[in-house]
Amino acid sequence: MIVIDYHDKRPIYEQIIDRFQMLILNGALEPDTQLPSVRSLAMELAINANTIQRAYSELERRGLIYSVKGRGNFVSAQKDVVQEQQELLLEDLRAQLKICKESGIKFTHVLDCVHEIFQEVKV
Amino acid sequence: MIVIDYHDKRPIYEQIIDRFQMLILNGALEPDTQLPSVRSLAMELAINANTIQRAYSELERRGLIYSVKGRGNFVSAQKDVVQEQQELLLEDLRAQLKICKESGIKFTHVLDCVHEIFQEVKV
DNA sequence: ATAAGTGTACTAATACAGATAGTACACTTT
DNA sequence: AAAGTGTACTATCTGTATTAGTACACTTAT
Repeated sequence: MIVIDYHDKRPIYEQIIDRFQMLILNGALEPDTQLPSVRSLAMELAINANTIQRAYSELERRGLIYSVKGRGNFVSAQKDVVQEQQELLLEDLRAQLKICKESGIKFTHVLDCVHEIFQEVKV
Repeated sequence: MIVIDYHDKRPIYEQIIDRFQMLILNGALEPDTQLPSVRSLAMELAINANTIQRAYSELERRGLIYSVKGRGNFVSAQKDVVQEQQELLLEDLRAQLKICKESGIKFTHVLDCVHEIFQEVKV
């Protein structure tokens, strides 16, 4: 479910955050699903438990999961939270689009990218 | 021409790189235009000359500028280099688009963003 | 020829963030 | 009672960003 890419320059805890967020936002992890425990996931990934703890804390701060002492971490029952996080992702997309535009990239080239990724066939 | 944003978490040299690259890619800085000297720009921005040097080195590595000992740094006379760097920016865009897609964001929402940034009116 | 301005290459030192390691405590489940 | 869970805390190591200072080679202008 979770894989660490050591060629990725981003910190490990950030990779874990992003991966779980993705699984929650697209519905792969349904509300109240239990996440792997801090210690077991740390063991599985061969990293320190504090790193997992840090990732889970951030996911909880975003309202994507909730934690119960002694029991574990679980996916939140949300809806507005999902929309809120998706809107943040769209903000990042807008930033990148601005960079492309200000770097003289043509509108059509950007549009081609969008269609390429979303595999929508232009008729 | 160059402004440092200390609220930006990215390193200073990276901000300088991106800013100059943008000016070169969109044609604001024409080929053979002389860039500010390492020392003068460092003085102007109140930062260390090595930081400017690092930024210029990276820009030269990308083929966007060339340097002449004792004279200064100048914008490259290129064309394929510009396309190459723009393609790298489009790669970043694709990555962000994938994140959006895999996070369950609808195609139409993404398309709205693109039109919003590029101000192309949908008829 | 000299001085000033330029790029370039080092080394040393500081500061901060990411990550590890270890410990301890409170809680829940079995 | 034992095992598994979250949580909090401190200490330490490492890499990177940045500053600071120095030195050298080159070009331009005087």
